Amino acid sequence: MSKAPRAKPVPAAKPRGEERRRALIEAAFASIAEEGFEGLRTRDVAKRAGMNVATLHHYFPTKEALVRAVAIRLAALHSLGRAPAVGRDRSDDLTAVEELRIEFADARYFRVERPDIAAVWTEFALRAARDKGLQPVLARINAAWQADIERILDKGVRDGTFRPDLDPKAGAHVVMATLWSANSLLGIDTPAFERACAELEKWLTAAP
Amino acid sequence: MSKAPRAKPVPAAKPRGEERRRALIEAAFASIAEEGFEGLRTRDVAKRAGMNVATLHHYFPTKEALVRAVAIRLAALHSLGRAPAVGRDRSDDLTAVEELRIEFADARYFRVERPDIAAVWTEFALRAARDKGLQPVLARINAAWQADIERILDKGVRDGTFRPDLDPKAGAHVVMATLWSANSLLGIDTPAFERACAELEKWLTAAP
Amino acid sequence: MSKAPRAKPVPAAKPRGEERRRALIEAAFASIAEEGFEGLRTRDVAKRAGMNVATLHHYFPTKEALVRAVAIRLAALHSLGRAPAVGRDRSDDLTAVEELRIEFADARYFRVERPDIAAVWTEFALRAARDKGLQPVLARINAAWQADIERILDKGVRDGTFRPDLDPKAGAHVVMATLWSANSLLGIDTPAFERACAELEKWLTAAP
Amino acid sequence: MSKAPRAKPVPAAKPRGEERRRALIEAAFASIAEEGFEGLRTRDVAKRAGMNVATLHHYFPTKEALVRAVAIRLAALHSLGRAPAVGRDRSDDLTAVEELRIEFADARYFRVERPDIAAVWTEFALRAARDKGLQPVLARINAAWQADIERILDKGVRDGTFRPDLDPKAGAHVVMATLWSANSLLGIDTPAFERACAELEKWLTAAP
DNA sequence: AATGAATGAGGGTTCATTCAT
DNA sequence: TATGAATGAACCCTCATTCAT
Repeated sequence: MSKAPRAKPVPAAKPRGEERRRALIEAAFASIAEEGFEGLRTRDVAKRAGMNVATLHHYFPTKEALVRAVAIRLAALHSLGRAPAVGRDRSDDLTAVEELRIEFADARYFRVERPDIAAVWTEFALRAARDKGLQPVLARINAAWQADIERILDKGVRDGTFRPDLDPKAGAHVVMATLWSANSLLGIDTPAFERACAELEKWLTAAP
Repeated sequence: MSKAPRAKPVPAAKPRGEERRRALIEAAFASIAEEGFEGLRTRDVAKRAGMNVATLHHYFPTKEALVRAVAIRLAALHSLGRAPAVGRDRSDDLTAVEELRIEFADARYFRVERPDIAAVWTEFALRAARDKGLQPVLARINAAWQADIERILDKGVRDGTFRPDLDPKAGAHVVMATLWSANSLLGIDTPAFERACAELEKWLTAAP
Repeated sequence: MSKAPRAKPVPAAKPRGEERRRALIEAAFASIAEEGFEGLRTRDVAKRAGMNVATLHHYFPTKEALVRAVAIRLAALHSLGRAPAVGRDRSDDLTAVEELRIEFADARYFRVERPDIAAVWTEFALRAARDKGLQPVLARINAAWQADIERILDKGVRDGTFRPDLDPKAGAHVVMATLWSANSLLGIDTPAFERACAELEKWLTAAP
Repeated sequence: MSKAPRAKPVPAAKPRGEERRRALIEAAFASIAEEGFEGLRTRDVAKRAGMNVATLHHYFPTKEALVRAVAIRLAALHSLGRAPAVGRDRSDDLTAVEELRIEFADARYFRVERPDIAAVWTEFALRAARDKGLQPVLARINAAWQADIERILDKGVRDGTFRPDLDPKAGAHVVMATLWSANSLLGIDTPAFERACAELEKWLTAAP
């Protein structure tokens, strides 16, 4: 407005504190990805985020609280990763097979580009078994994913692309399990994963 | 009986020390199953095995060594669990579908009877990502399992039970992934797991 | 009223800052009464006074300074508590026994109505043993109190109310000790305290 | 038994561990006496006792537990201090006045020789107001003391040494309060304390 | 072979105080 | 004047590991 330049920029949508909060969550996320929960140290996280441990506790009263925040972030990252084409309604103008392949691509993306997300996800999945407070967040991720795949299978059955005797719910489990296996717990390598996806598609589309 | 009193009984096949080693491994196994690696404490393990922490270190110089021993034990338990009918050659007199169903039954067995094995397995699978020394053991378990399933699928294709266009290697991955999903990381419940197995069988047996 | 708007109202006798200082002292006083010095936290005091910790440090550069101010306040409260009949000269128109009973009543008042003052007093008395800077304030309280009681005893001796062989200085110590015991460190209960006062009066007034 | 001299002495009544426990309690006691509860640091206590903090926790699971042990020790020290003539029954062959003077001497002893005990006692008395678990120990000390003094006064009344109208219970309170005042909270000095004791004796023995 | 005792190296959390705004 | 943010310095407690016996 005035011609005298303002030293301070227009106050950003993200105030300073929010930025550091985010930095801490990101640092904790990376730490969990690299060292697992076993190796998660508040001091390390703080240093990674460029601040003092006490500052960490200024933003998160307890380590537990930080972990919870990371869980939320994980859920967000997962949604983002599975919907890279923002602004487009995925289900409308695509065939079931196309959508299925997008799922494959998403899994590939996580595997190749963001193995950290997969690692953190697995850590949380394992921890949720003992930390009941974490279960809702994890369950929500799984439920959303499963619903999406189920919808795809259902659509494929309706329009004749997939085998008519397909049970969408059971089939979704098999598909999810296979995609999840990309997260390397079973030590699967990339070409093997690709072949598994192809095989899966073959089974789904084949007429009985 | 004899008048010369023998302080020690006839040395058993298992000497005393071996017994205590085993007790420690078992205790550590149970501890990991219940609390995860995060909650694994040498003192707890020792107490569980009915001895002092120092004694634990007498048998295992380091916590790491104990964990390695548990990994070996895990592999043994897994083989045992998947071959409950000892003394019989599984592959000889059974059809491919029958063998496949045995695999399903094995997974069911782990899920229902020995959830601890599944839990420990998952813990190790996750840890192997960071502990390279653990990878060979885990890889061996997976390789053995995969080979078995691959053989079953291959047999089914040869004798016409399974679809002729089945890729045994890729198919084995899908089957393994589905069975592994029983280990609850995806939060699958028992009926859903059963339906997934049935669906899998349907896909494998159907003619293209 | 005037067209030149005054942002600030007419400066009150107590300026704003003095008010907040007082609020902080009051809050610290209450905090010490409830939690003792062990539980005294600057953050709690500030919150209690309705402001930020940093603001506390604006008024009191250090926690120690705040504590000193509370000591001053304690001395003032003690004087007030022992002279509820303001504007009257206590010693003029009262007999020694009447004055003694007022002392008893004062002790009773502190015990029943203001146990917080007694608690804080005790805390400071204890702390003064280690904090030399506190000793003058505490000593002044005691000296004033002792002088008053001594005067009373002396008057009683002179006018024949109290026993003629009474040593006012030594007697004052006994009286003070008994009254101080109301501050519950010895776990004395109210009826016991009353009986002790009565006994004391009996001893003082009896002829040898 | 054998003529070959034993390197190790006869195992002492106090095993090694008990010795260190005691050392820790003693160190904590001294620390409280010097710095108060406010300044009580586990590291300092451990260093004072010549060991590591972790060793302290080997003997006392928590700081609280150590404090409790110090309370027990305080009670023992108090009994000991008040009964220096071991092996003699104090009440039998002494007159009431003689016994009263022993009480005075005890108070003098604590004041002069063991001011630390008085300091710690006061610290605990103050802390007991907030730590209910401490109250029984403190109450027991007080009750035992009070009972003893009450007995002395009662005996004096019976044998005519003390004034016949003396109320032993109320009188005991006054005596205890006076003796307790030796613990310097009121800033009394030694000669003043002596005079107060003498005065007290005068009041007790005088005929009404 | 077995253990009670001992410890160094942290680990999470707290707190009085400072600083930029 | 007032405060949110930031931090160094502890503090209590834990744990794998070592050692003397």
